[in-house]
Amino acid sequence: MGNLTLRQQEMLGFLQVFSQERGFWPSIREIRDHFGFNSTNAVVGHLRALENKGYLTCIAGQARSYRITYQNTETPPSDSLEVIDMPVYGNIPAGFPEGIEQGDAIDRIQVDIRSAGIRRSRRSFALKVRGDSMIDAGIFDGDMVIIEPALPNDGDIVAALIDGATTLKRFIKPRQKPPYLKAENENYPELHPVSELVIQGIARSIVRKL
Amino acid sequence: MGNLTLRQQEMLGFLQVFSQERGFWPSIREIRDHFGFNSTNAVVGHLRALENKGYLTCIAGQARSYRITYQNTETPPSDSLEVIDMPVYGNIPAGFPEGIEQGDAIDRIQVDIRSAGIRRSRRSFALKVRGDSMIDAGIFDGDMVIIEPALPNDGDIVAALIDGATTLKRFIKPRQKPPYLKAENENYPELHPVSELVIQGIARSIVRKL
DNA sequence: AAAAACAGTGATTATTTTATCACTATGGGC
DNA sequence: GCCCATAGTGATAAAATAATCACTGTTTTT
Repeated sequence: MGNLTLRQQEMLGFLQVFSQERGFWPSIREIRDHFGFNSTNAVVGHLRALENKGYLTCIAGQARSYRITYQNTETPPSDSLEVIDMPVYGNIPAGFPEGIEQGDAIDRIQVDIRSAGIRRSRRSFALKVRGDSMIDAGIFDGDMVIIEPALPNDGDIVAALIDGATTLKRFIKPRQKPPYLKAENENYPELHPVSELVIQGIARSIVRKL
Repeated sequence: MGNLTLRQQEMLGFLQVFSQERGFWPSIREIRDHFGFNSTNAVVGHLRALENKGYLTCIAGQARSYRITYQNTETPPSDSLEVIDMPVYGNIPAGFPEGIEQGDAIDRIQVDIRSAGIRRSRRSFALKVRGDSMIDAGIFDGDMVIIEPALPNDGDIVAALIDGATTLKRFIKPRQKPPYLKAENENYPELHPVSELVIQGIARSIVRKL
């Protein structure tokens, strides 16, 4: 399988995108127009090249009938990743983790545990971020943060219960001093615990839908 | 959406199976031969009927270009999300996206399609971000971006091939002007296409492991 | 320096493919 | 009985489309 020139990459990319977008293959004319050629022959040449290099199969004499000879990507997952299903909460009510009704979840999400950086058999869940208090850490309003219930270490981003609402903050544990929470946004003050710190879990990963 | 006759069901089923098996749509002749008709007009009649009933869209005057418009009966059960497995690339080599050797993937990730914001049956993949060119969009070095091959619109974040390497940039398409790429980092210049833009797909979501 | 691969124009031909006309026949419903 | 949707045959026109030939450059490789 030879290497492709830039033009051939473009050609193959266009074929791919077109067919996935529209559901059928482009005709040679449509390819020509897309690239702004004046002759269909320029297209034919590239298709031949792609065919010779083994990236493409054209059915001779038939319109719009190519076939990209890709290596079967659907290889059976070699060591299938373990996927777990988690509820997504808009807010984690007091009393967590016990006593959460199934209906409190606003959604569900499924990710594999390795990508999410969590351990199995923990009661992980996801939290939909509200507000911009962690914006300097790259966590935006609307992001989903996957939370693993665990004891936090210094520097971890945690879901914490403050005034009955769950917020995302960075957990700071200075030596010889009580821990406190810090927002990653210059406009927000540090939160020294007036009474008690209720940490609901450590943020392990972020999923943002663009 | 009217009911289909037996013949029409057979027709629609054949279209679906054929396109799935072969990768392109059958011509009217091929349909005729499959059903053993003696006239192509019999096929045309059925295609019209299917179109009138809203199951099919034919692009007039173009060969082999249909589109099945009805929702696949296998609607994913609402309570179990559909999870797909995607390769993770550090860089998408030439010849994208086909012809990628299995070994080119540096990892795999599994997410449910709704959380990832992608459509089923697209050959989506993930890309490990290198560099800080999208830092102002909240995409950091080391993030995994889930890419769906598609034609970009103005403002989409896309994976683009520049000098043989894949980078993440924002796609800008001004009216009446050629599109260009823009990094989301003040220290980076705009990238006006010197030759041509190879867009490998649209970024749909981000997964960051903390 | 020569050869080979790459990239393309322009024109022409052959074929595939869709579209359309006229016509036959069957069964259901008002 | 009559109308209408369904299901076809057969032929022909119109278009979209692929394939081919001859030729001009450029770049890369030998």
